[in-house]
Amino acid sequence: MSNIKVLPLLEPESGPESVAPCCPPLTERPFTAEEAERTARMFKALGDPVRLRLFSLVASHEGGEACVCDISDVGVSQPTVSHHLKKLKEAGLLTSERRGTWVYYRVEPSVLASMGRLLASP
Amino acid sequence: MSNIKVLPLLEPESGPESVAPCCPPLTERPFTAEEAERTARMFKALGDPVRLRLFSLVASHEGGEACVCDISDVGVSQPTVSHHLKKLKEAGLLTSERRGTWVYYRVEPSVLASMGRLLASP
DNA sequence: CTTGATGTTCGACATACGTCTATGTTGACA
DNA sequence: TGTCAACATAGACGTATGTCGAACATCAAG
Repeated sequence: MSNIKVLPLLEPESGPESVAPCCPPLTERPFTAEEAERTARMFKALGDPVRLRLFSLVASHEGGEACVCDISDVGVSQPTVSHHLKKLKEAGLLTSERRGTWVYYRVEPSVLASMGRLLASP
Repeated sequence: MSNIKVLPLLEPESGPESVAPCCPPLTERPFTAEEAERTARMFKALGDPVRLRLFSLVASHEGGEACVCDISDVGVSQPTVSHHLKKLKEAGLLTSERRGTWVYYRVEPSVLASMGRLLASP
């Protein structure tokens, strides 16, 4: 269960330049039902204030990754933090790795670029 | 009730170049609780497949606006469409205007740019 | 004014979601 | 092996959300 396959925004290992994003910009043409289904999952994952703080915290952290022990001031209990991090993982926005006692989360690098493309203005 | 004040992404009428977006890029620093609260509202609004299709449909439509009569193929009933369009309005993503018999929706122009900035890569 | 078309609002309902406390699981270290 | 710390999972609970059909509001045209 270490590979997230929920949201294949990019073809995995397709090379750094042959980016194949999930969907065209929102303004290019009406989304199909399937495109909307996949893309909405990302937006939904970021649609909760706590998750958005967690994501921002990980994304802005030194080295692009953060340990759960670093984040205890988001206003919710530790199990709730864990629950939200899991949601972000399921949406394909974060990955996690255990190193010794601690678990480190980092942002899936392709995601930010892909989401940015969705909102890109022509 | 014609002015949406829910999500002041930009200072209203602050001029075309003095853009004052709500929040820094997600990767710049951890979001505060208030920033997360405001920004999550946008993502949440786009976090539903039907709403995402509606938004994409309006955003990509001829002239940047679309009549409700044009959108009947999203798989839900017409009252549900109306309900979702209202949600998008409340999130500050769309505006509506009645012209005669029909109601036209258009995307709030500053929103796409602001959201793009949130996800911009350095 | 009446009729028909276009949207919106209103209840009602099932489901999903966010949160908590309590309990597991995993690894480090005596 | 036993114990502690870090994190995850399970179950429960209240609230929010998406959906529908029915009723309402608004406008154009007879």
